[in-house]
Amino acid sequence: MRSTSPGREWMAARGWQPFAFQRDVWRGVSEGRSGLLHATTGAGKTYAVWLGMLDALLQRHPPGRSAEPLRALWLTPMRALAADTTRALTQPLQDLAPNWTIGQRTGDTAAGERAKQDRRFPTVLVTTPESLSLMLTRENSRDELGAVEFVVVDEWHELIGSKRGVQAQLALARLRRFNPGLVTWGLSATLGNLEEAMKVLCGEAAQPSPVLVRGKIDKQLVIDTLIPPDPGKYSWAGHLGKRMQEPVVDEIARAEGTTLVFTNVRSQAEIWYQLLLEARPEWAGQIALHHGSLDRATREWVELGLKDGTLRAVVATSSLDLGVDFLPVERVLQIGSAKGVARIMQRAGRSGHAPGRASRLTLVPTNTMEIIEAAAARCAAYEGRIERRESPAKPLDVLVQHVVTIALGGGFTSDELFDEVRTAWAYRTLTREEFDWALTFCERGGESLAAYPDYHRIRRNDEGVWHVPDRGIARRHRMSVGTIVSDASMQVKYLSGGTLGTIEEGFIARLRKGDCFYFAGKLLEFVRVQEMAAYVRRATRNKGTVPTWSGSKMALSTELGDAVLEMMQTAAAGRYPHPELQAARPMLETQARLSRIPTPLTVLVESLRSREGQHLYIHPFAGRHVHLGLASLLAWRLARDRPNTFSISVNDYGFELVSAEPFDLAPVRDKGIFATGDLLHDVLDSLNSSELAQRRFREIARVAGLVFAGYPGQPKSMRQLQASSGLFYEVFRKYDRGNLLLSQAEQEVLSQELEILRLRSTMERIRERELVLVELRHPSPMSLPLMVERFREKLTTEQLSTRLDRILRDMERDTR
DNA sequence: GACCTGCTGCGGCCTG
Repeated sequence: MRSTSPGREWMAARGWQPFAFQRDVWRGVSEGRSGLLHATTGAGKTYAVWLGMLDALLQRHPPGRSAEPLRALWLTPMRALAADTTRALTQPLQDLAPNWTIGQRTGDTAAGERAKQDRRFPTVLVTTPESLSLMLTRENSRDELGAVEFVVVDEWHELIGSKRGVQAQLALARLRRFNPGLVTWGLSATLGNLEEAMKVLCGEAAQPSPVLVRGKIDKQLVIDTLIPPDPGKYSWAGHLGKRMQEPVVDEIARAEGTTLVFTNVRSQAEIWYQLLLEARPEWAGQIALHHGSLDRATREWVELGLKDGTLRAVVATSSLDLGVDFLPVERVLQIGSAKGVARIMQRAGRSGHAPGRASRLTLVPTNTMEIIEAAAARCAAYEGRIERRESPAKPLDVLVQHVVTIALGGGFTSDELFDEVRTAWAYRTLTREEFDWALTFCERGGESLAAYPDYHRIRRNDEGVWHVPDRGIARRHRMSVGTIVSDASMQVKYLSGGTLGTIEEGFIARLRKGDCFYFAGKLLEFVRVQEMAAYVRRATRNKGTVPTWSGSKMALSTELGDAVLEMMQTAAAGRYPHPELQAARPMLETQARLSRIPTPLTVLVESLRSREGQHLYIHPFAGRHVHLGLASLLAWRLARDRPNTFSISVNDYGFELVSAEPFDLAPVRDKGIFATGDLLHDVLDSLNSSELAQRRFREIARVAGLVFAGYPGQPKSMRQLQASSGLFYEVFRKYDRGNLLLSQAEQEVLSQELEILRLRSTMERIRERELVLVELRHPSPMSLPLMVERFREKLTTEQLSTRLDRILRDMERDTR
């Protein structure tokens, strides 16, 4: 018989003392319990789970001569991590179980290796959620995956909040059906709701009950702020932070090792890369750029440079948030608001990646409010006020995809699959009606698509087993597995050959021949578009624009917003205990003089008359999504009482309403306008909610398999994809009102784009607090940025007649 | 007291 703990001996042989959390994990695993391991850093986490698993597996299946089936899966959210992980896991496996094999399977896996795996899977497989789903589409998936006893999900905090995480939940439910004794472990960074994250991963009904292990590694965290040289004159608005060019350059020059410079968006990364080069041309070749639109080869080159420590600085977006642990990173700078406490800690963790070294993050504010926010962010991070991440609630598009996946992967009977799906956390409240709807939708495309065979994806045979009868459908399904939907973009290529990366079609469409733009850190001249690629050459001129990519809009988190308000309170009380507050003091004092400083106990409402008309400013500090919803709602309610047209402007701290006509402030003063009754109805009416929902629906149509994005190498253009998803949206609205994918689109708009729950609680807070109404004579420091960033967005209450006109026109068009 | 925003991630065929 083998010793009880080869894993521990393996560690001991290397002189490694196990951490307390590693022992906790091993105990849990040996008892056959699932769990979640939360720890801040590196290899300790990986080995804790891996050695425990190996011990348990070797107990059950002592190494012998014969090959083992696939016993363990290791899921990572990134291909690059899969490669690193495989490397890390290999050594212990070879030492402890020489006849076991380990492999990696992602989209990168070479054809030869893939074919080999198809004949026989290795004992341990490192893969992604998407590749796991693909494995579930294989006819004999039960044979191939039925012997899996362990699953580890790395970086679970990255997946839990997204449909990718839901897809992983469904796949895990499937594996548990194959093997009820499956043991699942998650590895997670800091999260505000770890207990819940564990339940989402392990399933609510997990037996024996899962264990949450908190790895306590004393990692010192240092957060400080780069304060502008003349803070009293620092700009009140703006997000680029160009004025911090010299201070940032000085910081980089002073640092011993590599500095990571994080920006929030890709265009800003391009701009900052240029700013650094402009200040220090001699740094060419020593600094680099990294973001999600750059060519993969370029990115890999940069990552290599980071590992080797050969680069002085890298300007990056969240593309470097995850992934490889870059030892030589000395300093991390964050330009502009980090938006959330968890993000701050994540980014700080990129530095000092060695035992005993502190993680240090330096915040670089781009306007005066962000100086205050920096102090608030530090306090919140030190107090561990971390944001929660919630699993999406029963997204039916993901379910529809999964139903087809399982129909392909050996088939299912409805009762069984219903029970199985309900064990996944996201679908724990799924009703039989909803499930049956999804089934029918897969069977014949719902009410409206019955005439189109392409949407008759599954069929029930005489034994009641659902399967996919058509090979073409099967192929297209396998090609569209996954929940990541990206906008169509074009490759950027040199005329002479060589790919630089991708830019969205929209930006390219605005360029004319000869226009110059910065991309991938180079100044390029646009030549022509040909076969879905934009051709460029190096520009000879020296001025260009910077492409902007359209992405989703990050909002300030509740935790960080509250922390900023508390910081304002301190200032309102005349105390300036932080260097940041000192720096912002002139602005705060001006705010106090012209208006009032907002606090957690009050709601500051400012009104101003100008040539433009009447302005109303409210500062709830609830993030831009909530502010947009609230502003639209208020405009709508004000205009309902008296027809009026408002312009709206929002940022993360507050919002502005402007109208040419004066309006009655009484409903604001008496807070009647913040009533939460009928909130849902009013919000939907106040926004162009159907357009928002239609945009959402594009993603849903792709995930649910209604829209096929084209074969690899010949993608369809954005316009084609938009047109087809728009068509489905219209068809469903007209002929299939009960289509649950439509309501899902509306729900997603409400929960994700408007953060309806947060909106409601913000309104309740406003009603509870003392409302301070100030008549401004000049724009205050807090209102000015809103005035500056004014959206063009307008909300009109139409006269009844025009509305009638439009309804009649629509009716005509629809009946044509 | 003028003032540039908009992230990340995966996967895949046809062919004899």
